[in-house]
Amino acid sequence: MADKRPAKVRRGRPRQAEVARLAGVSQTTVSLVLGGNKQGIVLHPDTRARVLEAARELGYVPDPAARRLAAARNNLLGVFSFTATFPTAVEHSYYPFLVGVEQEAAVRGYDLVLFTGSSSGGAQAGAPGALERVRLADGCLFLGRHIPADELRRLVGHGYPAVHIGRRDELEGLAWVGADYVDASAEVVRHLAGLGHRRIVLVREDDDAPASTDRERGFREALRRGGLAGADPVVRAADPASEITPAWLRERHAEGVTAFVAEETDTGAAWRALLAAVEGAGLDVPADVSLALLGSPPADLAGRPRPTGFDIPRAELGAAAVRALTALLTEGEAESPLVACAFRPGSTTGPAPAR
Amino acid sequence: MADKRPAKVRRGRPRQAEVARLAGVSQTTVSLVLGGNKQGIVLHPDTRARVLEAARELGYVPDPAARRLAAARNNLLGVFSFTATFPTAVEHSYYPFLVGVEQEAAVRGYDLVLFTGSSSGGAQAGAPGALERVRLADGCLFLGRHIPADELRRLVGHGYPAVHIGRRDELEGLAWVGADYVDASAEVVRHLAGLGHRRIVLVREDDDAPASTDRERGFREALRRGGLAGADPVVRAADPASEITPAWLRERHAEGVTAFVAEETDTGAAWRALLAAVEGAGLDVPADVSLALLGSPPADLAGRPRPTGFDIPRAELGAAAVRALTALLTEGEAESPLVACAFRPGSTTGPAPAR
DNA sequence: ACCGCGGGCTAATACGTATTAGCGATAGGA
DNA sequence: TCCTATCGCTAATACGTATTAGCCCGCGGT
Repeated sequence: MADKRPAKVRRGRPRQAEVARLAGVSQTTVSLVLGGNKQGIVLHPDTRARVLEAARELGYVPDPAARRLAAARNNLLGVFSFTATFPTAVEHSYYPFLVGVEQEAAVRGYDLVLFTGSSSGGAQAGAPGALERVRLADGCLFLGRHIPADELRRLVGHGYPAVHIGRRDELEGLAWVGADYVDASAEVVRHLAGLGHRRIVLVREDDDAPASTDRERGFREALRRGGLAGADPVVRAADPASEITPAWLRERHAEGVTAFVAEETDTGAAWRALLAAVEGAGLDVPADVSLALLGSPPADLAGRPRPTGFDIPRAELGAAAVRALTALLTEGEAESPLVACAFRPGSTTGPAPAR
Repeated sequence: MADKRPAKVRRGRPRQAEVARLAGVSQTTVSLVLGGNKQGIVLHPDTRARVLEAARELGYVPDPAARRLAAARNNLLGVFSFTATFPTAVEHSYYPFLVGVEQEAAVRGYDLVLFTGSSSGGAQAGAPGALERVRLADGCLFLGRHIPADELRRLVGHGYPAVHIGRRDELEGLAWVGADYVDASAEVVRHLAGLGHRRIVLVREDDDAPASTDRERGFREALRRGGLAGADPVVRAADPASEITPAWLRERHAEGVTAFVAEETDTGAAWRALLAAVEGAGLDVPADVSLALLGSPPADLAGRPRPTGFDIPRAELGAAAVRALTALLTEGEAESPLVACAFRPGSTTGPAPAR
């Protein structure tokens, strides 16, 4: 037979068109049978059966790319991190978010795009338009400290659905989910007050991140409500290691301060300084003084006794971010919820010593 | 002139057509400028510049689905896991792979799509065509124990570029990268031999995973080459905890066995049993007996002394997988390399005691 | 005989990008 | 002067599926 065409070896997968040919119907019908048929178009049961049989026989599987193209959405959620995306060093702070994000995305039928953002050595790292790449996804989650505010503003200004993990009030129009540091910090203070502590000091770093401000606010409010307001109970230390000394601590202790609270930061400097100072002063924890940490201890201190304080529910935060983002996608708007932190009893607090 | 109308406030991402309108050229030209222009069609530099400027201004990003459909490239690599993707329990075994994958992908200019595979509760978990979703990406990495072999065979049979992390010989045509357990295990034996141990026993679980078989092979070969072959040096224990007892251990020790080696498995059962037995027998490590572990210790034993043995270079394995996959994409074929494990001196081995 | 109606199906088109074929204009050679 | 050969660009189409608009047919009502 003169080749009117090499019979088109149909290498590759069968299309709806082939199924249609085999079943003796149109491609549209195949789409209706195999796709959802959300239009409620009526088809004869026999036709349905024939199509299903033909599809089974050919082993038809829909092409995801075509499907997504036709649906005008990708079912992809982006994850963009401003810090190095997967550095071993922050393993413990980034990964838990991802756990929650992944699980919630799976439940809702989305896949995830990890933008190899500003991660070390990334090909497009730091390029001026690097952020624009996220438009590939239907919407995107952002996390990290150092946001390129202008670029992000542009994106949300264009109506791109974006959710930031962590409070971000200053960026008008950007949705976010955050941890309720105010309430969690207050709870730690209430716990100390319940143990009889009347004078409590907060050691924080000299930095005005929202996370720090919120903790201080919760701390102060709880003091006030507990009737514990006194001389200024907050110490700002630019370099905790050199300012929070054994001498300083002994002095506070002599004044009647029986509990010290440190805020958590990436370095954990305030907490480390506090631990060192207490040890240097020869005081016993929790017999002489109680210590609390407004957050989780740094990974390298995992072996030490568990500090009293709270844990940031990172996985839950990730899940909440996905919920907010999908709400943006389907309803067009999302609220910015605060997720409660979990109180951690720990073993660094005890009853206030009798005077 | 009529077509110079101001771009209407489009919801959603800009298309090539909009870029074209803004730059005053055709969609084709935009595609030529922004796509690779592999046809070598000549364009005036000024035109090129106008298009680039317009694209930048609108924040244009190509639609991955459309790209894919038009039989081109995405610059997206998929990652599909058969185990629950991010279960907290395997945190330490899955995440390190991702670190390597992400970094290598970033270097090569690919972004990552995390398919929310068979992860617990996933919407499309277990659906017959769930695997086909990966076709959205140019190629895909697979990892996990329980592979749906039929579906995967189908994918690679149709020429889809796939690389498995972990040796996978039985699936014809599937590329993989794996750790060289044979050589790493042999090195541990050589280390022991160098310390003067003449009789060494391997405790393994009763399971025929490739990872176990490879370790045993390396172990036996090293014994043979070291002239240490003797009575059968390998113990298979279906339930190590009840079979590796202090009595058993004492008996072996009396026979002249001075070093015990355990294989690593997910549970670490063999290693745990060995530790318990040695302690129960009242023997000192490493003065009386030396112990080694063919892998990394379970996370919960991190506090204990570091076992002599080797570490599986998970990040490096992830990076190697990406290299193999990109080779598949660009050259059409890739070898399946073995990555060397890193010897870990540890502190559980010492010179063989004088008899 | 005409209309209306609903059941059962399909032709046409949209989705966004890549590729192919080809068009108009200018320049150089005979 | 005519013929070719670039150069610089565009119209048309393919990719596979989902959706929209509608076609044809038989039937009951007037």
